Amino acid sequence: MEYNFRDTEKYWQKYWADNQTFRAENNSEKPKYYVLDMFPYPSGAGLHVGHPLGYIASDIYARYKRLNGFNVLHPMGYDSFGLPAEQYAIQTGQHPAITTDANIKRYREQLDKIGFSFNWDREVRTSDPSYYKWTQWIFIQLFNAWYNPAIGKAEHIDKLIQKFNSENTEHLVNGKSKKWNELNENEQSDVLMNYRIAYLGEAYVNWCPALGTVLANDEVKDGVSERGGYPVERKLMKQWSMRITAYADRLLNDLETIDWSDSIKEAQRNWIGKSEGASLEFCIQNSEDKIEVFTTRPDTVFGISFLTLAPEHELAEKITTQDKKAEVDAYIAKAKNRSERERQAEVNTVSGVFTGSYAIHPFTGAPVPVWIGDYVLAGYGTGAVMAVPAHDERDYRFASFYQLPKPQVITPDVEHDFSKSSWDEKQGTLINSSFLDGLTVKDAIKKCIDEIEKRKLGKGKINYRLRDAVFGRQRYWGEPIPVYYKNGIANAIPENQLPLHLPAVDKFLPTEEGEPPLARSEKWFWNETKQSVDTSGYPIETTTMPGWAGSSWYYLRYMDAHNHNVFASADALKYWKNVDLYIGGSEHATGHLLYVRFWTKALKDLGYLQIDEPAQKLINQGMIQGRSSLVYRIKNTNRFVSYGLKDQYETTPVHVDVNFVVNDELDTEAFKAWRDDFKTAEFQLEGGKFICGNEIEKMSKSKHNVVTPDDIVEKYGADCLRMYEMFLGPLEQSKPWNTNGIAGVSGFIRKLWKLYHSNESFNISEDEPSKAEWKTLHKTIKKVQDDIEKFSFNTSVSSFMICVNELTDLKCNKRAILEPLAIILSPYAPHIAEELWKLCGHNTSVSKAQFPQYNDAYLVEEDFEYPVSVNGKTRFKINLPLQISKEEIEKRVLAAEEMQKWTNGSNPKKVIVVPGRIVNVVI
RNA sequence: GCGCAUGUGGCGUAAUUGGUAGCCGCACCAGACUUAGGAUCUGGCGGGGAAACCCGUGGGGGUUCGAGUCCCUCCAUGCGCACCA
Repeated sequence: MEYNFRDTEKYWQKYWADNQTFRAENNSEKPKYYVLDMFPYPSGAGLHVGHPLGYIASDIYARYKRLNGFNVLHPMGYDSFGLPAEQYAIQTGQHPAITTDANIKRYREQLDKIGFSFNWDREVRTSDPSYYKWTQWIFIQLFNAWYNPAIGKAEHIDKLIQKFNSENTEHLVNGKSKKWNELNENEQSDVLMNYRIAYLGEAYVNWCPALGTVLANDEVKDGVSERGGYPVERKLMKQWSMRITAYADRLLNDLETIDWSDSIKEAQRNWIGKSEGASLEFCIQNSEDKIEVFTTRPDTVFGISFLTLAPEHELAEKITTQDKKAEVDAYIAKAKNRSERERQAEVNTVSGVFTGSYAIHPFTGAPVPVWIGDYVLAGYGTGAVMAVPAHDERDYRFASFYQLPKPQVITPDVEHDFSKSSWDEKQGTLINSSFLDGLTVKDAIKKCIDEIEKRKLGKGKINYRLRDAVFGRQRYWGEPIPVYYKNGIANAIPENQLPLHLPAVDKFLPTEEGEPPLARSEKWFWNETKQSVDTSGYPIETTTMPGWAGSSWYYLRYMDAHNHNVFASADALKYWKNVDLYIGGSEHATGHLLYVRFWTKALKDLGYLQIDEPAQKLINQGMIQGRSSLVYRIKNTNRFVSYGLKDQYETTPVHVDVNFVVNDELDTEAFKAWRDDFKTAEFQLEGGKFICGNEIEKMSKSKHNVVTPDDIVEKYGADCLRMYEMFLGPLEQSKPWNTNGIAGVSGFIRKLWKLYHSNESFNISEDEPSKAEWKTLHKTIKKVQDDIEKFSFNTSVSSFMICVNELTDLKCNKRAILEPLAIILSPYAPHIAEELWKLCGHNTSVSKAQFPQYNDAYLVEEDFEYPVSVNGKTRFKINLPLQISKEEIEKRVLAAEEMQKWTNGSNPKKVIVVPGRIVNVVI
């Protein structure tokens, strides 16, 4: 009886769904375990074999944990707001909700075929109003919160207002200092915006004209948008933002408490970019203004040659002298107009202009020329630097170009030619530096900060590269920001009126005035009397939230997905705590994974959570690349030559659909039928075959190398797909997909089935297994258990193969062996495991069984075949009992016949005996 | 430029964590059964050599009785950051 995977898999998938086999309970005596996958954006292209890789791994782990008595939360959902559905809507007029639903349906079908043990009753969709209601609610909590540095956490904004009221604090409003109770309502609101965690602020943002929206820093790669690859410009805009910078230090420090890969942690540290130094103020000659600079090298303060301001610096135009005005204006205008990409491309070209003004050196009183240069970034530090050309490469380049002096203040311990380059190392001895002379760099930094603080010229300071995250998008398909403007003051929509539904619009495009699509709705005003959206009243915010809003807290919603009163009940939050195992791609290193940590911390500060981190352990699965097949066409003909012959002709490679190729051999008939222009194709074979070339590249439609899980499941079954995906290699490694190898796993499944069958029917024996059979089973249990716990899924697949090979050789059909085998296999190949379990006579799911305990007693050996090395090289083997002493082993090895050839009768210098391992004889 | 990974047969990989390098598969070769084989089974399969043996984990060096594994150095590939003062 051949194994019929099609019917069997269908049967068990239905059984699991009907019986809610994998339902997780919020009230359970069992210990909890939370296994989460990064939920997908449901794109129109559907899943290819790369997508389920992480889901299969997490599913194996979830099933394994269930077998070990855990109450496992293993949910799935959809990150269903996003740009592609909206771009499609713009082109077709189709509402994004419709395309999104269709895509989700397709995803669900594809996922269901693979046999995942997801808790589908907890599914979430970020675009569902019952979900985004709570995304909006969280936004309001963050809007009503500020970060109190005194207690190192966020608290309600009322506490800050109280403080302002009681202390009647001074605030800088429109350049003037005023007392809190002298401020009008608008001014107070403006002041509070400087503190709120979700705030409306003016900042330089990444504006993408092609997408018609702003982008967060992590959505911009190499000066172009990550989605679509459109150019991005810098633009000063008033935008909703998230004060993630307030959490910079905690985001950095808490990395040490979580079990994430070094590369992700390193990427986050990099992105946060903490640097310690000092701020220093410079007075300007003939001006009341002061320039504040940030430096990590206060020790080089006596080496200052000039100051440089970013072109966007607020004083850049102000301090420019009359005679320089034209030149400076032109320079600033040019610098501002350059796109992000141009700016990055020109990193090594120096450009700048002198303002004509001089600052005063805070220690020496000497005049210091003030320049403007675009090598100084407006967004970092204060947008102004003290230039020390002798000890900073960038200043050195600038000084060389404009022939400015480069005073040296450090003598390096090694030879260094200052006429060729700067000495940037934090190493050497200070010279020409007044009170710092003779100190090492390290000591001088400390001493100088002390001195700066003592003289009140500035203070020690820590700066971060991390920017606040822009939170508004000028797009339709996202969560509406629940804010309306009453006389220009931002007010949150009352929480009990949420969700604020996305309004209907006629087109998904900006208005003629350039307002976001939401402004097209005539019914987009807040009526305070009616407490609802209306055609008149106070205007509602028209930008929507970015893609990362919904994904920054979805792991919490799964805990209590249908709660109408809170985002998740306190009980559910208390029981599930945080994610124990989180699996997803490393492309979210600095985006999602920072935001979700940030929101977790903020919600904790505000008293809603007990946890500091969303996920204790994180694994990044590798990318599965495509393996493209290529055929070679002789130039200007319709004649194709086999791979081995291509160098004899002038050919152009053509991508061919990988579905026409088996073991690199092309099905020429299928190829001819593929496209009209290949109908008349001729082939030059080698050895009677037409062989294709191949290339490893990204899996994509245009390369015709996409393999879908559906096709594999159809042909080989879900269990086979699951095992083969794991068999490909270590989970975290990127590797190419090659359907060829699947025959091995497919054969394994057939062989497994045969173990339980003889004479065409199910047949297992109740006899006591032999020693060898017990050994095979227990060695496999041990190995598979170790492997799963190390997330080394590829190696357990190979242990299963070894196990089945050995049991086949032993002709084993004993129940005592085959039943436990079905259990340990069930996380990997759940369908066939269920079927075999049922055939063994059980009427409950194998997922309710217990993972068998391995017994070392079965693994004990009496003898061991010792490899004997001579001078470190293995020369022969000798079988010895394991319980004999080291001395006895040495004696018997030296007496062995094969040994004489190497010792030549003389005594060896040394003999190393590692019992149970190896013997090494040194001659 | 800085940081993080990775480098083992024709290919995907494995190696008890310092102890027999190449497990398990794919591909390939030979054989059996068969009208047939993209089915199944048996055997072979790192390179050189009749063999004895020699060489071999990106290159070079080191530590060690013993190194794919540890240390130093260089090279290559991939990813991330990048004028961050």
